[in-house]
Amino acid sequence: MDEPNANAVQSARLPWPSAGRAALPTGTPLPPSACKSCGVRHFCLGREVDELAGQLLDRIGIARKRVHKGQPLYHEGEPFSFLYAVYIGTLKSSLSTADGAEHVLTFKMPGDMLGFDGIANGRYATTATALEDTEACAIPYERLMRGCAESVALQQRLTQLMASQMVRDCRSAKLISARHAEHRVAGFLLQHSGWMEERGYSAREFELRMSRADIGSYLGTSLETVSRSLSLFAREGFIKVRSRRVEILQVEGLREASSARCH
Amino acid sequence: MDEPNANAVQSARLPWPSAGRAALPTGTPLPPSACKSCGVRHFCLGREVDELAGQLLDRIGIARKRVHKGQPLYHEGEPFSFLYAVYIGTLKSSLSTADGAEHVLTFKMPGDMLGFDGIANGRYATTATALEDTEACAIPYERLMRGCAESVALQQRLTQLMASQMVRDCRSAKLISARHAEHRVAGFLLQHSGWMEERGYSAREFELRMSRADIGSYLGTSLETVSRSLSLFAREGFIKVRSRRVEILQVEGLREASSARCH
DNA sequence: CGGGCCATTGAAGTATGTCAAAGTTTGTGG
DNA sequence: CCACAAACTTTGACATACTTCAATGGCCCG
Repeated sequence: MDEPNANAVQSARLPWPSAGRAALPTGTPLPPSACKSCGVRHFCLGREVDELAGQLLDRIGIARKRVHKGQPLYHEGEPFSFLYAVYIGTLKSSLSTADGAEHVLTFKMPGDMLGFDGIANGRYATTATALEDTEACAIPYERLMRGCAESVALQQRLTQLMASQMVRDCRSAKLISARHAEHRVAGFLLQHSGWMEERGYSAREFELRMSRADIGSYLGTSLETVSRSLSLFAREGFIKVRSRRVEILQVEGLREASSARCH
Repeated sequence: MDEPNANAVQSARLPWPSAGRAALPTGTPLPPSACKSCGVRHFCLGREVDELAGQLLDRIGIARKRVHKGQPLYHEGEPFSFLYAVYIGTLKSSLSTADGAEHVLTFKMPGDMLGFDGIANGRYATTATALEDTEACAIPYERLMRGCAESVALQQRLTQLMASQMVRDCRSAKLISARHAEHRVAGFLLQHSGWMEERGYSAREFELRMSRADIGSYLGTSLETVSRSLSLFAREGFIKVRSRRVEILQVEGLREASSARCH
């Protein structure tokens, strides 16, 4: 492991020793107080934490890591050391199936945290792959835990973030279990639109970063069915599609399509 | 919620005041050290925690709550105060859908913890309903947090439990996204068999506590398809089914059926 | 400019949802 | 403890939705 970051990152206060290998992440160390003014802190650890927790975030030694499109941020089975927070870009998290294929579990956008699954057994249970050139903050877990031991606020924020992810996973599970593929695709568009809006982008018009195959895998249907559903919604005038560019024309139409119990 | 965070350091050993309403659960209080010798502690908070954490568990004021078959343990939208740990029995957790129906998200068995989703917004995001007469330990969250502030071991155990649930949710999501209902039903049987085995019951023969409709909702298919798949597996000699009683005769058959890419 | 990846669309056979009815099990009250 | 009602399960039939295979065309990157 390379270690030259150590001096730069650790601030004035009692620096923690970087115990063992990989205690500090590789990549560009964050400048002090970076979390406090981060554009996506609202979704991340840095939200509304008190003075102490803010200082701890600086001492933890978070580093920004770049991942090129198609490259993994971490891989299923790999030893777990870091949680990640997406700073810019998009990733998919996936699980490999018995027959060697890949199953997409979820998509991660700026502000989302990922890697929690690694806490359970000390190894990542999933693979995270960049869907476009992406930057993520690597948060060394051991050191984060030491910070949590010193700050109740930080600890509670972490717990709350994990719980928030669980809530979103619940919604996702509901979406995926819709009976008809058409409902799932409509639901996916609405979900994505909501994610964009939460992050300050347009809810009406956006570029999907994932392939039809990824969407199909996520929704438990074939890529052809995804494509056909999109074409159908376009024909009905609910959306406009051109490859990955989507424009929503009638949210209500999609909403009905996502839950219609019709015939 | 009620009381501004009474900042840690409540000079150890004495019982915490029960701040505000509902700080302590109703139900039968656990005797001291109950967690330490609990039959399902391996899955729960009480596993391998140190002496201090053990004492904290006693001070937190956990109470055993009984829920009759069909009754809710908590309900979507209800204010969150307690995490629960299943002591005996089975529950389903569900989300209500736009059209007033119910979507089953997961099943909870002895040792499983539930209610984490309430941490995110201070309200439960799901409903938990007993599938048979059930007993669960109600863990007051505010007080648990105070315990976590005093014991890093307890805090880390909680974090690990949440992470474990996330890992299981991932597997569940993969199962639910299988293309063919038959794969999903086979996967469900294997999953259930595994859950039984983990808990020391027979992996080969068990009684399902949930209805075909619940299974269908969970798997995103109709109850008729669940029934037909089970009948099919029985005809192929993989299992024996009589109403909710299931005996597994050929695990390998099921395993193939759960992931077969055949025609 | 060409090659590879991705998206769209068609056709055909299969899987699944829905409706319907009959058979079981479970729970309740006499 | 029995009888009856309600809830649940199984099975059939049919229309529809979906997967798969296949072919075509568009788009992006080097």
